[in-house]
Amino acid sequence: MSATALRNPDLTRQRILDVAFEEILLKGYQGLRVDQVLKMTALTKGAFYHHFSSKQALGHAVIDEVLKPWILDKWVEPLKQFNDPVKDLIEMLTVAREEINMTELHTGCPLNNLTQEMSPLDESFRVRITAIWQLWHDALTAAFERGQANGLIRQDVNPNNVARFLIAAMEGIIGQCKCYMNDTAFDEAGACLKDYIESLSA
Amino acid sequence: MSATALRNPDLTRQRILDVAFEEILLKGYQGLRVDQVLKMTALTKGAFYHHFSSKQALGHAVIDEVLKPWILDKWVEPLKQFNDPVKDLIEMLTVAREEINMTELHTGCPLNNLTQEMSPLDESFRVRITAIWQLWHDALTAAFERGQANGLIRQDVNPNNVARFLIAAMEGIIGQCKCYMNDTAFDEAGACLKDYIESLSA
DNA sequence: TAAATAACAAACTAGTTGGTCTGTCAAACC
DNA sequence: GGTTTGACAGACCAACTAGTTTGTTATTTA
Repeated sequence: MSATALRNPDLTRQRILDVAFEEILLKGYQGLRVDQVLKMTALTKGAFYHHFSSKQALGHAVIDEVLKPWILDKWVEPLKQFNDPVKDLIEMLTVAREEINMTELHTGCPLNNLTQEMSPLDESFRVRITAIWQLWHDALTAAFERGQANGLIRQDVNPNNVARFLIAAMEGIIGQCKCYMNDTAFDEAGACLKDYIESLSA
Repeated sequence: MSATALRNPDLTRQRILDVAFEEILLKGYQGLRVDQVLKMTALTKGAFYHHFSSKQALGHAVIDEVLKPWILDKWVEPLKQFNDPVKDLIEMLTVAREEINMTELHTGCPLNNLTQEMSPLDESFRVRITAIWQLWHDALTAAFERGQANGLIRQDVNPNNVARFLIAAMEGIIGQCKCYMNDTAFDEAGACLKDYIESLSA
């Protein structure tokens, strides 16, 4: 089975997932239209409902197979290599800030977008989303615990609380930038975030 | 014209606005259904389109006449009385935390909800929303400037940056709580927020 | 008090939306 | 090489949705 075969079900499914992810990122799950996905993939209803039983099933698959791996790969797994949380975290945020462009700033964080929209509306979405946040939180908590063990982080800080606060603050900053169409808000708040992180050093 | 008159156009309009605000808070603007508003107000299409030219016009009116006054009254105006930003801010957050219940924690901040959903989708929404954030930001900045003037706030802090960071952090914390269905996340992150605010004291 | 107008009621419409159904063709299987 | 099955194509449908239109009644105004 070559990649150029007339029929490549795995690729077809992935194309639907990728387009749906982009559409959800921009318009939200409620704003996502099955017809629009078909238009953008040049597929038909037959193809779509062969791969997904419903729009909700597509939403679940986007979370499990696109959003979750993206968050884990970009934000969670790197934390597990952290030994100097303050230095490594600031480095991580610096790199992320350089990579970010205006479009991404305007669309926001896909995980947070979906959280704000769907948590109160659909329990099946909420549980999937919460599990991702928890993985992120646990990895960040562990990083600070290692930092305390090796004496680089103040002993009086609570790793669990700090992890909650930092994730909330980062998402809050990104969220604010969605309406301010320039990135000054990002850098202004970012400067304080950096100060706070540095204040955690032993 | 008594309040019990058969026809009270001002009250009718306000009832539509209030119900629409609650619906948007729960389901978002895209999830808001005109028919649902009519059902909840026991009104008809004729009444609705007499008072509002479109669903979008309703959205604008909800922002201008319900959301904006609510934010200004509860979060912006009080800042103008602040003389000791650290003490007053912590007091303000303590009161807000006591007033908040599980339902509000689950629905999140109406201003932030609308920001995340509508900023990338409708410029007419974005400009209205951004203006509200800016009023909040300006009032908080001014409070810290007064704090520096009277010597209660460290001279090396940037009031503008701190205001951006604090609003982002507060909204981020509330946003996180939307998927975690308990309020421990709120208190855990809140403890760090309190520490940060106190670190601004001269 | 009569005319004008504001404040509705309610049936109707046109376009949209998620989902179904039947059929077709390619690819794996025996 | 014929058969089965998976991977689609595309017409169709019922429910929904914002918005329109026409009519009616209460309220204001001349």
